[in-house]
Amino acid sequence: MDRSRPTVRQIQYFIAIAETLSFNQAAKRLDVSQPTLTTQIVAFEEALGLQLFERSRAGTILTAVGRDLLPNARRVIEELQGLIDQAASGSRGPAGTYRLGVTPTLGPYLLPHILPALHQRYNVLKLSVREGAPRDLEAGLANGEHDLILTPLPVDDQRLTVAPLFREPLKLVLPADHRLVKRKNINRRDLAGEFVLTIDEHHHFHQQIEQLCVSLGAHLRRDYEGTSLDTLRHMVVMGMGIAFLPALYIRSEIHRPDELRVTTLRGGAVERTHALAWRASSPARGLFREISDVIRSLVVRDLADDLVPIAARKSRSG
Amino acid sequence: MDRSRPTVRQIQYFIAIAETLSFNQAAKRLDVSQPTLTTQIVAFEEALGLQLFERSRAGTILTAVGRDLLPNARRVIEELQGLIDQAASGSRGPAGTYRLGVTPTLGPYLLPHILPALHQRYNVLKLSVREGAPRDLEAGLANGEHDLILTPLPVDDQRLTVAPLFREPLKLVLPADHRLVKRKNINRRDLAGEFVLTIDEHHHFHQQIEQLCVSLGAHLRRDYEGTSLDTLRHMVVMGMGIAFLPALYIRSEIHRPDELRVTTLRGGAVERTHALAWRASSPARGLFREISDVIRSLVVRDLADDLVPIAARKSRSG
DNA sequence: TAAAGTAATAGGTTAAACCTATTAGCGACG
DNA sequence: CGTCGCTAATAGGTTTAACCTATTACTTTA
Repeated sequence: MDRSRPTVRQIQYFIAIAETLSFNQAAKRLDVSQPTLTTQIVAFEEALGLQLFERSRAGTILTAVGRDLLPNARRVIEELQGLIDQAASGSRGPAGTYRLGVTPTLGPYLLPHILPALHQRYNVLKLSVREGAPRDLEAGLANGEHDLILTPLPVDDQRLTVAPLFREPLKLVLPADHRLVKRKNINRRDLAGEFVLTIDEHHHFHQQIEQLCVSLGAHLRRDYEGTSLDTLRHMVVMGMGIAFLPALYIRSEIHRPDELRVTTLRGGAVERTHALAWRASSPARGLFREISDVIRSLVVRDLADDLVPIAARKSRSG
Repeated sequence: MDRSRPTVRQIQYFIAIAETLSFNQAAKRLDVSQPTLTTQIVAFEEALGLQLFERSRAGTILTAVGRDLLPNARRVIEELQGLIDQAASGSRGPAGTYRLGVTPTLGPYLLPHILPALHQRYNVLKLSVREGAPRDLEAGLANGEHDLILTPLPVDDQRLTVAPLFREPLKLVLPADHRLVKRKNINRRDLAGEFVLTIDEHHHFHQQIEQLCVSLGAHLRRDYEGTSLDTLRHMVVMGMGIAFLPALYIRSEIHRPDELRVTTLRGGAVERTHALAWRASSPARGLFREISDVIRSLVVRDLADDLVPIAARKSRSG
């Protein structure tokens, strides 16, 4: 790249002199000495390879090319000022577009309860939300694809700070014609031999259900795996098995008691824990910690029926 | 103005690092050392008051604000590059918008013969034409309002370079019912006692006619002065007097022999001399001299019937 | 002709941009 | 578990260039 590039300073000097048509006046306005302007304009002219001003002992006027270049010079300074302004608004308080990664089994059902309040509290904060499997979220956080992720625990990477938010029960969902539908309470041992549906193995959710089935003595239906919680729900309705679905999903999407029976399994909680995680080195870590607190208090206020809050300040930094 | 303003260099460094996500690679691409980048980016970040990159020993990624600032930074460089490009195209060969001042009694009738050829020869040359009385043209040239003027002689200012172009006869124009219309030749003494019309006194043209009238023994009609050559023509048609009109005007605007009789006065040329003039200090003086030559050759080629060419290299520099 | 203005030049100072060499820390591999 | 190869940061010194004051050369105005 050219080393003799024009300087921002030179462009500003050019504009000031073009406006005052006087090296002396421009020097006063810019608070530099007149010889400085002379040498800088000479350097600028040499860098551009043309003459900007016609100087005489009597005064200074623009050349034709100088006149034509002036608007362009002004645009450069304008863009630079825009950069500075934007930076200034970004340096006081949270700003910037942070990339939030979420699990597809939680994000769509939690974020509608969270984002409005966040937007209200940090009104220059922008979040761009992307879905991804927890494993991908964690990798994406490490390599800068995400700035913040909303993920089920556990998170292993020691370079990440993890702030647990809440526990989410996984509720038992039965088809309307299931043999256990009439039972008031359903215990763990009642599910031995049942066929349990789940989504495909890329999701953390899958592993959890798999382990649950082992402990229940139930069968995981590997031949019919849903690609989303919605397809899973449809499969249950059609009688292909039973399923455990996250409480927030149920709150959001299941409204027809004649189709499905939703209940809680007795004898030991079936649940998953969600956390917010970010790079320990992130300059926005203070903001992210605040966001964790905001989410926790929103959970207590709005979602206590379905979720189990976790007290703040339990987060672990790697 | 802020002295700790960001530097063009810093912005380029910022962009290069953002694109390579590596101080080392960016350093190679920019052909500077890696420590230079480190210190410059630190300075840039301090100037903006925020953090652009998240650095670790493992690598570098953009922060959220850095990501948002990047397009803006690119725009600054883009505008600057535009400035340099425009300057480069302007520095080789004539370019820029030169402001040409012309007399209203010549410009509209000469320029249509001149401008197309000039445009063809110097295709990046742009002329913005303004009319003004010769006195104003001269002053406007001195103070930078014009870069070049097309004016009748004499021009006194010693700081100007004057290139005479051609002599333009002033032809005698009579109304169709004038007593001299039938005469084959009209001599100077035939006009004694005639009423001669002219335009208002701000024009150089006026003085010339005034002197002519004195030498002819004719009367200058001060009570009816036209504001343009066209009104003058109308006044002649209506029988208010006779007039001397520039040959180029007649060539352009007078086509009805039944209305007016146009002839040449015998016994001593009645004419005016036109010249191109510019500031002797103008950086475009070489171009202007070339333009003078172009106009002279066009006069010889296209307008020899009406104008008297003047050989080149007779110009006088003050 | 003097006074007040213009921009350019000379000479020296200061700030900053830059270099090389080194250090501190992370990740991968044997 | 140490080593090698990578990362960016730091240290110390050099060079560049931006800047100042003082002066000069010249023009316009009083």
